[in-house]
Amino acid sequence: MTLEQQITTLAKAAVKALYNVDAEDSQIQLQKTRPEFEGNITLVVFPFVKTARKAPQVVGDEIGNWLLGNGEGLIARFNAVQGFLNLVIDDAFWVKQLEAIDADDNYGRFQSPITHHQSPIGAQPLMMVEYSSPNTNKPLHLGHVRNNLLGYSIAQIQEANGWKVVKTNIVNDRGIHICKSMLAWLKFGNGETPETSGKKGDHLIGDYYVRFDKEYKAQITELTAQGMDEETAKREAPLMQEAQEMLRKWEAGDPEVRALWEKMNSWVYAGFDETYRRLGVSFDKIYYESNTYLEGKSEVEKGLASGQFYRREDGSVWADLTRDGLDEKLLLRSDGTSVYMTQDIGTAKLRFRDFPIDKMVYVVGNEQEYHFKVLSILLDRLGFPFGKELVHFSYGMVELPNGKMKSREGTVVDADDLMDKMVEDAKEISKDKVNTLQGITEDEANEIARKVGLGALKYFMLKVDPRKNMLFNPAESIDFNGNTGPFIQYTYARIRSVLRKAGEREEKDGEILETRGLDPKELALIQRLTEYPAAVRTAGEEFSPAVICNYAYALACDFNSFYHDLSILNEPDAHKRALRLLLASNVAKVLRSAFALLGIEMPERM
RNA sequence: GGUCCGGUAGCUCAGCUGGAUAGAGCAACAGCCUUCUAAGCUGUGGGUCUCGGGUUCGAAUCCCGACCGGAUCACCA
Repeated sequence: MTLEQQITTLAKAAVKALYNVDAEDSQIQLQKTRPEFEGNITLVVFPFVKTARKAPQVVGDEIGNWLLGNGEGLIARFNAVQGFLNLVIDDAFWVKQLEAIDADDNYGRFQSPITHHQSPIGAQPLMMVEYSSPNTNKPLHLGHVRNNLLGYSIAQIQEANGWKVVKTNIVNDRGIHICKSMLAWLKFGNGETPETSGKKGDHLIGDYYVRFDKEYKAQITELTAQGMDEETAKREAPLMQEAQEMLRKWEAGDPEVRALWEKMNSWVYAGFDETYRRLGVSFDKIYYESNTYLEGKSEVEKGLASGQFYRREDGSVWADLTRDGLDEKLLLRSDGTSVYMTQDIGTAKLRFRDFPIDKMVYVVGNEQEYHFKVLSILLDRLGFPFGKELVHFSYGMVELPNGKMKSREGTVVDADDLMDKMVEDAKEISKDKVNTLQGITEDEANEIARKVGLGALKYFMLKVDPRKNMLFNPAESIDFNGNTGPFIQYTYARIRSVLRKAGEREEKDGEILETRGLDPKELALIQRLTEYPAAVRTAGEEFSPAVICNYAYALACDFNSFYHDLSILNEPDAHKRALRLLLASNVAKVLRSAFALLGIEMPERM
């Protein structure tokens, strides 16, 4: 039972005994005691002031005294200040908490989600998390990085919350945008390959996507100069015509187009795999739109047959969503080709055929909120039970100082370049630390720089509220000081160093712990450790890695303050030394666990 | 125009299910390394929580209305 639960029970008994009030849980308002007052936990007494017909100060004192007399030693002292009852919890309680944390190898992990009704009793419910979902026409950029980091972290967090999680990726490997790259490569590529150019496959393809856009724009300019209006020019430009023709050929299974498509996609996948590996993200099941779009088409046909959708005179198929307060939505183009929505319907169907999914989560940017609103309705209308329940985990955009990134205009921060830069910076900074890193090999140094550089990047992106847009300024390097990944990694490395030294000195496990006269810094640390499971729950409910970041930062701050003020190994009192060692070791354990939820690795030294 | 999201220190962000004097980091300034890793610790300065109403013992937080910024409403994805 947590401290909050115990105090809640006691507080209810107190107001019942004192004022004959049957308090609701919601009336027992507990908060952490502010540092300027003595105490660990604070009961807000305002909710009882009215019924007690006494001044807040009096009510505070009365409840405080009752708790002191009936708390079975849990409460050591109290002070009441203007309606706030600050409770000092007995040291022995905290030491017991620490021992319990130490004994729990899965501290902060839960057996099952808080509430779940669909699954049979006892079965672990399954959550599928879709993230990444790249197009195979360009390399990954900073926006994808945010998506990948969020998706991976959300999966870890939900797993810790008791879900069985299947991480999935839908690769957008077909469509007009792919044809654009292919066409540009055919026309201007001179047979260039990753091998001949030395370029990573995804970057090579991306270059041709940009090339297409450049040539296409030139054609538009030319046509409008000849007097054509811009709309028509965009439609009639030869390159666009050819790209559309290529898409039709692709859908018709034209062997040449398919062969080219497979070759170019394989280059891209090799590139993506490398980027994913470096980012540290992975998938349990990958879907390809080239395999799911036909399924989507057939679902749309079924919907057409059952009267859910309708066909216009030009042959295009639409859904009328006006009764849901939305617009009409295109599902199949007049030439019969499918659109994004069609594919998503097919993908959803296959996924639910493949897995007993209880909850489907799409990690996709907030610019697609409308799309998922529509998808949810369409799936529901087509008779899929999961339609209504789907979760669009909608995150904010990454913006540059001068606005949004635009891949076609080349104003993107490339994922590979950014990772290179971060690791380089980490390496550079670590050069000043030769004294602490002496004696390590070049490989070890590189490995530390990799972990720290990536840690800085990941923490930077995960610490902000996922729903909000965030700013990235390429001109300013990502910090390694302050509220950053490296700060927390450093805290961990410090602890590991102390623990290594303790091992060398044969500090014994099982030494009796000091249980009285805890230093405020020790106590604050233990209390912070006890808050970890709640942070994991909140992060899960809110789909927010930022909650974990904030928690880990607070824990690291508490530890550094403790570390600065109190000596661990040089403490002469063996009982105190044992307590501090145990404390340090569990701080390291929780920091490591928290960072694992973020997908950030810990260096043993740095 | 409809819908959705945001507006907190010079900058980047916490806090938002109502609670005590609104917090961090960066940047600036001043201290702390013969002692467990100074990527650290301590301190100083910095605020009309966009504005105006309302709800109440109490509002950055909830409600209403403005203003500003962003997204979206495609035979794009």
